[in-house]
Amino acid sequence: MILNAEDAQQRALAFKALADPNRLRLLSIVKAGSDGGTCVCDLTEPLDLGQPTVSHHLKILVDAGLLHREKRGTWAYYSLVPGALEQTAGLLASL
Amino acid sequence: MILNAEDAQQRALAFKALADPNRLRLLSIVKAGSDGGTCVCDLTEPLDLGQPTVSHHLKILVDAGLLHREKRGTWAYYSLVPGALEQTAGLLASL
DNA sequence: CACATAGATTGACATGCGTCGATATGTTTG
DNA sequence: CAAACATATCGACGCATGTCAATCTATGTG
Repeated sequence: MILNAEDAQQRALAFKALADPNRLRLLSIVKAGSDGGTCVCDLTEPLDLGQPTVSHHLKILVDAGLLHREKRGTWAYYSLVPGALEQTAGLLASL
Repeated sequence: MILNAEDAQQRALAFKALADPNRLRLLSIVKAGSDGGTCVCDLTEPLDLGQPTVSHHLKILVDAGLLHREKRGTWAYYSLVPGALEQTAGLLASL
């Protein structure tokens, strides 16, 4: 059965979120970080990007369901949504 | 270990190729087709796109190493590169 | 309350990308 | 060779996207 237009559109959104090198690096850093999450301040420096740009990329990853955002006090902690990467990988197998 | 800039760039290229609904549908149609490959004429109609646009998308998929192109006579037959989708899916697990 | 700090949002700009029409290339047929 | 056909390439257009500087929001601290 071939993919219909709506399903294709939705899956493309997931891959669009992964289609940027800096977002892949963000995911990598968050994945390597502690379970409590990684704060934005620890993400800005290694990527050599401005803070607004990092916030922008993080928002895209949260909207795509890949990252979870939790605010504690002044800081925002980002963590991987469990299983989200595996689920996205599964989208390829079921093409 | 966090992803370095070059690796991130290269992986992003793979996901960029998947980040378009019409390209996902092309992959789906080719996957569902016969082993001998699917010709462009069979790809243009179901996507409701012009022939140059389909050729353009196919080129991107070939450049990404996902599709193989074989010309037989006047027709060009496209087929999935064995294991390519699985390998791309694997890029996510190793972030 | 005044101020500092972390992060998000906005607006602007340049670049990239999907699409199309027109054209070029190459192959088959008469 | 000429005509028809399948596919690729080119040029242009509009829209999406990544980035930054400036600003806003909210939380803490004197």
